[in-house]
Amino acid sequence: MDRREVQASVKDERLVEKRRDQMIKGAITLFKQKGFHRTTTREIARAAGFSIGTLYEYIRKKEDILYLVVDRMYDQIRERLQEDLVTNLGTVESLKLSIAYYFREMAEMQEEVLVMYQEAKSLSKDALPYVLNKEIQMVGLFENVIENCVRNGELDLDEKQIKLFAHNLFVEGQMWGFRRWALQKVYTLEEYIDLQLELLFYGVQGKVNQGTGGER
Amino acid sequence: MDRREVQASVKDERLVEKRRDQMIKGAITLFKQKGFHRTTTREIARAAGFSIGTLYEYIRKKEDILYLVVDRMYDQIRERLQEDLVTNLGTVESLKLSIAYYFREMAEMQEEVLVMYQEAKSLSKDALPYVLNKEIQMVGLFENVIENCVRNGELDLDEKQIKLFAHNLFVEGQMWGFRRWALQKVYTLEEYIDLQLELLFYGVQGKVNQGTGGER
Amino acid sequence: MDRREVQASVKDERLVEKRRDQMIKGAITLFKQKGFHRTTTREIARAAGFSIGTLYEYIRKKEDILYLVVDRMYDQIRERLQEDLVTNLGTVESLKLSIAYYFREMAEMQEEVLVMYQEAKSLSKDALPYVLNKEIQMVGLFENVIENCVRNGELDLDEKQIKLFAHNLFVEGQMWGFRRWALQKVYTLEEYIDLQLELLFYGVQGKVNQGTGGER
Amino acid sequence: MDRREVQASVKDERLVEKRRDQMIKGAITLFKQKGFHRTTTREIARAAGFSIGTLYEYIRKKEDILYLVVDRMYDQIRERLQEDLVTNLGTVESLKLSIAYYFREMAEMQEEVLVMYQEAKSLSKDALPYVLNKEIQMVGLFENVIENCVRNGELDLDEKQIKLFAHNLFVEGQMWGFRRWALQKVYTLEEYIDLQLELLFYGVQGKVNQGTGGER
DNA sequence: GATGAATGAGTATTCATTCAT
DNA sequence: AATGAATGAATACTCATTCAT
Repeated sequence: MDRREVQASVKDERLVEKRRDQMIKGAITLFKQKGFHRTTTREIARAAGFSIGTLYEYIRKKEDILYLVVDRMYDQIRERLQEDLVTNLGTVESLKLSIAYYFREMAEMQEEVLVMYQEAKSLSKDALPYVLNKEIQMVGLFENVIENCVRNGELDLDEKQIKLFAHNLFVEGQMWGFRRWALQKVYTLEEYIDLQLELLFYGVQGKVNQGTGGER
Repeated sequence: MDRREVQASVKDERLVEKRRDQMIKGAITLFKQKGFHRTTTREIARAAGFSIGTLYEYIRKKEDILYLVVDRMYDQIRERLQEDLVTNLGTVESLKLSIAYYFREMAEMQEEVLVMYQEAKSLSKDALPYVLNKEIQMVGLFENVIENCVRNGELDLDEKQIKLFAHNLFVEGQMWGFRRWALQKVYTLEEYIDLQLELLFYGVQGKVNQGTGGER
Repeated sequence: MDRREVQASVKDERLVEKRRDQMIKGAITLFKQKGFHRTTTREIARAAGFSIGTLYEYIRKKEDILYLVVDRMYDQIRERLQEDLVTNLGTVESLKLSIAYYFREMAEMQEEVLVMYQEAKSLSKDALPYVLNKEIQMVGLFENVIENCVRNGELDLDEKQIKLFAHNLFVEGQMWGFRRWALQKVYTLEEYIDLQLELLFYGVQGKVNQGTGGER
Repeated sequence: MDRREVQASVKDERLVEKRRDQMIKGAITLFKQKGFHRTTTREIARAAGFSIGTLYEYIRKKEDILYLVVDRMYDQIRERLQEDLVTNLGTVESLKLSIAYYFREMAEMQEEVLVMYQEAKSLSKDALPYVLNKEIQMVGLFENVIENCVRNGELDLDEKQIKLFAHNLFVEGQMWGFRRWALQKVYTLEEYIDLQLELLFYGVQGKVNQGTGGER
């Protein structure tokens, strides 16, 4: 249930991997520029470096390409995220570092994120669950780390607060990309990260309280 | 720079307004179901209650319809928002009420929000700025209210923090819709609002401080 | 159950009739030359005198054209046949005249007959029954006339013999067309008709007996 | 003029024979199911048990397969027919037995017959004569037997009558297959054979005379 | 102003055929 | 001799847009 198979006519597994790599790379470039619907299969084939006939040796329908692309993006993001999160110590300090790391990763992949936000809807009812499942898994990675902090007494949050916190920080990572037209005019990435961390951990009043806790 | 003209062949302003109303209503229903690209102009005409020929008396290109739809959505949201925000007193309590109100409004318009997220990309380079400008204006409404709170000494935030806070709450309002596949399985809307308000105002650590304020 | 509807987007019934007429005429010419599969929809549109887009305003799928063509052919044949058979008096003499008439008609439509024989298989499982039903009705016309002869004491045949006789003469009429590569080299049409009538009515031995009835 | 060569790249005659055997068997199965046009060369290769590359080592074009198939069918039919007809004694009784035998053979091969009727048109102008020639030869086998009967004084027919009689009985044998949708609902095969023999030999009036021979 | 028939560029997909390995 | 990956011409079908009535 974790990965939906996209059928290929070609048998050689290694070749399939290679050709799909070319295909996905070409497709991402194009999807970034013009979106899924405005990109033709021929353009994708050309961008991948082979003919339209060859393209269809490795997929069944155009939508398969979108699925492959989105699938690949998630895998990339998760891979990088996991790599980082395993070293997490379950302290607030370490959590902040991970969040900052994640924010920077997402900033690098902002174009891909945009594609996902805008084109995921075009996936069939069939493929969508697989994709959403991947996103849930990734949020889950953060949930685990936060839970550790709670277990270590560094944070005091119940199950539902943990989940929402994870969702929030997750979306804020993507937000840098999908609202760049607003954010990137005002903040540098590091500014953005600092400010978001502050808001995530202290909110707008917590922060006030922290400094002037006695005044109320 | 506030509104891009969509040219109509028909002169009677009142009629243009009426026909576009029908058109937009039909289009929204269809876009919700199948997205912009999968909806045909004929379908829109039929849903609007007139012929394809008539449709083209009131627009120039299919994209115009998308622009009109998105434009209308923003106007609706802003209208409701403004209506509420004018009564805002510039206190934290009143700000929280406004945010909760906004969250509920966005929950009601979640399908529209989804359409905007997924189809805005399809707007031409020409139309996009107008639309983004509207969103910036709406965020601005919240910025003003927050500024009032700061001016009243209820919050202690600088310009950049205000802006980011406004963006965050704005996105969190939309998030209930565009991440419903995850959130709406776990939270009721009111739960979601309560938890988000907590996180927005106290963060995850500010909250700790609040409860155990004495320990420091 | 007598006629399968082929959906048209155009509403004007008279126009639909007219355009389909053009379409069928063009299609028959092409099908005669190259068969259904080798004929493209564009060729049919061009032969009909309009664009590919217009073609599809009057049908849904390419197969619809084949159905329309075959349907039309049967209607034409039946029309001519019925016109003649109503005047039939129920005598052997009159039956022979009708058969000869039918043979001549089929000779005139031999290309159409060929198309039917070769392309009917290409009709979907959905459309085929309608077409076969038409052929059965046409055979039925002859069955009735033969029955009249039997009732008048001019022929002595039971139900099953009548049916088979009808089928035989029916196929022999088509045979002049679908075996022309053999028959039309040896016989003139009138020769063919005379000889077939002889064989149909007297067989190869009946004829012998007739002349020399006493010898056995 | 009796057999058209289909070029093979492979030299080993025995191998060519073997591979073509596999190919034809596979193709016949497929053509029966979906016709020539709807069957792909890949499917034929797979059904034959080898790769598409190998397939093209033994033919030049897809049409070659059709030719090979039809050629094979005719050979099969003729083989069985010849086997029987050589024993024919030149009497009416023996002729009837042969016809009945032929009818039964054709009933067994009805699917093949159907394929021939429907797909022969797809043969190029180049290959068609060879195929038609085979059919003429087969009709010729019957003509000979009938001629024997005439020579023996068992039948009184001139050249043209013999030829047409042969064609008729030949088509009636195929008819059981190509009109099965009508015939096989009404008659058993044996019934069909009996009735057709009656009609072939006595016609519809000759039969009358036979039964009431004394009345003249 | 309204209609809807006509248009044809555009697009996904298939499949016979080739050819390097 | 056998394989199967690569090719791209071909084709059914769609749909935004126009324009005569």
